[in-house]
Amino acid sequence: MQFSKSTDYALHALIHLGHSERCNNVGIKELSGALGVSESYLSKIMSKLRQDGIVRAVPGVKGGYELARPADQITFLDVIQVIEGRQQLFECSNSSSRQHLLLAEEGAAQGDQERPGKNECLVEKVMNGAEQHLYQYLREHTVQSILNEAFKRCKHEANKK
Amino acid sequence: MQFSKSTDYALHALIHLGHSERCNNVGIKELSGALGVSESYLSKIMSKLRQDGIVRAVPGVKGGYELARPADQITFLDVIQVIEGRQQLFECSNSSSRQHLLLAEEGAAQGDQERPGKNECLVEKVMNGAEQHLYQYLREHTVQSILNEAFKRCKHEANKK
DNA sequence: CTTATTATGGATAACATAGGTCTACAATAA
DNA sequence: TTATTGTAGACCTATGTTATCCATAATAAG
Ligand code: SF4
Ligand code: SF4
Repeated sequence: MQFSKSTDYALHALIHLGHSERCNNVGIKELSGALGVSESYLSKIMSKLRQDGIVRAVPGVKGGYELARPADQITFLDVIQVIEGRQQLFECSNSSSRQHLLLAEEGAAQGDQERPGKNECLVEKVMNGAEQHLYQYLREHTVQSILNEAFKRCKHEANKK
Repeated sequence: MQFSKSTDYALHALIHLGHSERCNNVGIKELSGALGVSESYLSKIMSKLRQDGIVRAVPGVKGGYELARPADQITFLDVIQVIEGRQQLFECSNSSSRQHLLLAEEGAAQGDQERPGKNECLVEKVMNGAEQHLYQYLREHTVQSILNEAFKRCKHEANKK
């Protein structure tokens, strides 16, 4: 249960992009150099981000990448879901077992759907709840919020001198 | 980013154990049958749970497994950490990159530890925060709480008849 | 004490995924 | 037109997951 390195790379790349929005396009070479990752691998990750509308890419001389929308509208959750996929944290793998009957069907199957959707499995309910908590937190943090904090630190440092 | 099937099995096994605490020991055969998982594989998972003090095991005739502590003291987090390990959700993999300098060291390295521990990286800060949120939720749900809810459902069903 | 029963730990293997490289190709700004 | 830059796919390797089998150790019942 860990985020993959790709997610790490993607986040850092986006922060770099957000940080240098003045000059419009950032090439893969600059990104690769800044992050210390090979161009070939990083370009794969950037392609994924492009396909999901997080960044725009323009080929050709002086081409490169830029954020497709304002940095405060790119959440950590967005990035993670692009790279890690959108499967849920917990997916039941033995719903045909005897166990299942005790936990999920008890009050639902016989009462011919009095309250539809209420027959959720108890284990899944907990796990989906956990997932939603995690996601909510990740939705509240954006690329911009990282940039802001970095700027604050920098300013604070300058004042001290 | 998904929990493994082993975690799924472990949770279900513990719920089964909690559910049949009357008769002291539950053998691997009964568990395996109830969950629909092979004995050999499930026993590996049970061993792990034993090594971490979640269950007790006794070999020999009429042996088997039982919970090592009350079901309300076995949290989802406990189980998940035993099976999935205790690495953190996010582990930085390129702290020697140029990026790193912008985000983590800015105000910390030069001020010879005025506030120790405050020089945390901004990306990690968000991710560790997310992890803590997730863990807090998982700490609040125990094997017992599942059992309770299952019982409540059952009773509610009986009343309806 | 003997024995049938039960859990344990190691070896092994199929399979999937992550992490990474390379190359031919497409797009485009100069 | 062309040099530059991103795209897409094939390909490879290492690692982790899921799973099985077997020899061994422990123990409760007889
Ligand atoms: S109780 Fe829930 S998690 Fe368990 S087998 Fe049924 S659906 Fe799956
Ligand atoms: S900024 Fe944080 S996540 Fe990024 S390289 Fe430095 S320590 Fe790692």
